[in-house]
Amino acid sequence: MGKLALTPEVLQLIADRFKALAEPARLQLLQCLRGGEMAVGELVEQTGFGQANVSKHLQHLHNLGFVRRRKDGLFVFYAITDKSVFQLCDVMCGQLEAESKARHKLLAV
Amino acid sequence: MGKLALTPEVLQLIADRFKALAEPARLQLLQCLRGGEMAVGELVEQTGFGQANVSKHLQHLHNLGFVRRRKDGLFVFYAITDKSVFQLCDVMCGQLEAESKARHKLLAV
DNA sequence: AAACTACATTACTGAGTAGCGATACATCAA
DNA sequence: TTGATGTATCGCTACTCAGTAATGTAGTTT
Repeated sequence: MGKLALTPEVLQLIADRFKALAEPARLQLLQCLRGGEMAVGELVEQTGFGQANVSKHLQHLHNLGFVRRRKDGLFVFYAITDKSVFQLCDVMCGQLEAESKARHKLLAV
Repeated sequence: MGKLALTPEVLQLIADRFKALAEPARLQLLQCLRGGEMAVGELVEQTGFGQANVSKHLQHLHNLGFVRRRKDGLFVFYAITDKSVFQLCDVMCGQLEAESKARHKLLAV
């Protein structure tokens, strides 16, 4: 791990960040933003979630610094601030695949 | 991202894994296991959490494949199954440091 | 056998939050 | 100004889950 001391406070901060990603809706929003910035309305349309719900999730992601805001007239555009979020998802997917493979092995024997 | 299609079901699985790490207590347990396998009682002693609580958290981590169990007499030893968990924490710490640095910059101006 | 130990499970309570409808706020158009 | 549009916020309900005490279960000792 880095040079950060893992005090209870730091562990709480890390947990908070994991919790922000512990929601399929927010993961889907981040995926939508992968191609570039997008307005709230577009995200609502693309995900099918309610407008209030999307707005609240984006607020949450913004508070933790996962996304940044840009207001342009009536529209508010959100964008990924740090691509390392997707690195996290990659690792998780790797674990999923590994476990899936392990299950197959068990069944094959 | 990997070759996994990000269907709603897969997003849910990923979210579940993030949620398992979205708890300081579980992060602390994983940290304790970093040096090698450990019995439940040792973890209770080292973390100060209640025994039932620790047992439940370990069960949770085990169900998702983050840790493995080994029973020896009266004792049950838990161990990390895949070190990539710590890679996840590393990325998170990196984000924390980056954001902390960004805050300093803002204050300095 | 009984008594003890290490761990798991159950039942419960309190705190947090996702989702939704209604409403407020901000910006633009006429 | 008035009205329309895009986004944020509020109030609420239902649900999830961390933590705890009490009990259950498996293994050991005597």
